[in-house]
Amino acid sequence: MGEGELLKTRREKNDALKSEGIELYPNDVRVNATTDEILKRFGDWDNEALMKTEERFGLAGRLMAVRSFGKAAFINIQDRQGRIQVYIKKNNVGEDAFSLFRKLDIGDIVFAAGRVFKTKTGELTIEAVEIRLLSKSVRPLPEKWHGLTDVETRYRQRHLDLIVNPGVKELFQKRSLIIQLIRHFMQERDFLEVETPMMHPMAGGAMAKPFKTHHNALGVDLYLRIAPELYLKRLVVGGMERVFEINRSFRNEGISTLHNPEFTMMEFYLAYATYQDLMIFTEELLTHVSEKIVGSLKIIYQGTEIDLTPPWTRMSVKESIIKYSDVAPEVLEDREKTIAYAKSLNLTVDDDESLGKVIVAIFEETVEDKLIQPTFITSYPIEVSPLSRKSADDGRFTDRFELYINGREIANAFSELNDPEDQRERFIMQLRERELGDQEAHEMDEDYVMALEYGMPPTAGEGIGIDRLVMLLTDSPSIRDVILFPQLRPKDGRK
RNA sequence: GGGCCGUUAGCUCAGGUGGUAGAGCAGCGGACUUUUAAUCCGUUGGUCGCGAGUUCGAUUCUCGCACGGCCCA
Repeated sequence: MGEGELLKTRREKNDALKSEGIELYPNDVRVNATTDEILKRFGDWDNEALMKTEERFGLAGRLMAVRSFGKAAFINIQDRQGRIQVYIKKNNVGEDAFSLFRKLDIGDIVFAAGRVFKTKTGELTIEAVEIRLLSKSVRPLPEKWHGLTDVETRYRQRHLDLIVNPGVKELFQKRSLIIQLIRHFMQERDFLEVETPMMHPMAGGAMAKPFKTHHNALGVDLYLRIAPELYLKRLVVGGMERVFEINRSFRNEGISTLHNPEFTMMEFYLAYATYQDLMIFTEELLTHVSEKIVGSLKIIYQGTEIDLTPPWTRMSVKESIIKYSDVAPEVLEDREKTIAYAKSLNLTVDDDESLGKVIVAIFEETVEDKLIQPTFITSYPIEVSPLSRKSADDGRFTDRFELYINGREIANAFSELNDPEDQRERFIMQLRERELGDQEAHEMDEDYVMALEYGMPPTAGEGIGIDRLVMLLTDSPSIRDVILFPQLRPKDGRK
């Protein structure tokens, strides 16, 4: 039967129900029980004890399966917690309700009420004395056995995915729990949670391409934020010495198993601390979350064991390149030799490229994907770190780290640059890069520099990619698995 | 952006050296008052992703396009 005919059959059924005076979408039900609650409470009772209970439970949910025999049937009802079996017997519910029940479809939202008992196979079951239709479904659900596996349909129609694939809801419950744990961890350490603008007059706080939009009344172009950083640091100037935000940022880049155009990040700022302190802080935070979510510091991600037991390896960018490539250490001190080495790796680099940028390109090529166990990579070149504090011992590098786990960047942190003069010079340096064609170079933000001129305490700040963290802790291979509605191209191919 | 793979019934999948397709589940009709993918009997259902080309004839071959997946940049 084609889709059209299925829908037609259901509509005819609905007309028949309506003509019998059955309301298809009533809204007067009172639920006093949930599936899991009943299963937990009576799961280990024997039938004799259950028979003595007179308590009547009324619960509602989606009709997921029907096993019917003439004058009786077993059905499964699914609510937010799980599924429970309900026994519908003509003698118990009455002629009218039973004939209505026979017209119900899998997928309908129903109400059932009755006592609990155990079947001869030992399954805790509700013996219904009442069965009602609460909301009619006119479209057939995916098949019960194989479920819905087509990833495109799963992402485009997440409601279906959630109905038929129980693991999906569990995963998003875990995601919610992870965020709760992080939020709680921060609050316990006296951090204040804030919300800063998503629409920025200029895209700052990271090196990335922004989405552009327009405000009609103001008559100005605005950019969806690529990071909340510069606003959060204004708050630190304002005296919010411990501040964090868990929210979306947007980057106008390609989509992959690791990238969604909108993604969730926690950024936090801690005054009177350094990036060194944040390494310990990060170890504490992630081990806390892992223990609560996975129950261990050893997690398995896509078959690879990752051990989160601190302390995690600390290594500078240069040290890591020397470790994982065949380059001679002195080469990385010389711009031209480094460019030549990069070219030998088939990297495309301009002859006038800065040493710092080339070093990072070599790092990405030779090191990144080898950092399986948690590793803090430190001392990023100043050219790629326009908001980070210069290292005291070598001004070509910054007091910054990125945390890598399973070859992926999970966090980025640094001691914040709070010298307004230095910050202005960094922005000017970025403007030159922009003129040379780097679309991701940072823009000049005079307003931000002015905020720094009021004095920002020495501060360390960090951003943690929540989606990637959730992937890691839930063993999910794609970022789309941990985002309810990942970005897809519109089905009709609109450009 | 490039390469490879996929798109067949509502869902999960077969199939076809070119002669307009098949299963299971779901659906529909019937039997059945303790089932667990209930069972049994019967039965409906398809622009084979879209467009063009080759051909007497295309779901199958060729090209283009769309969407998705994986890999690469």
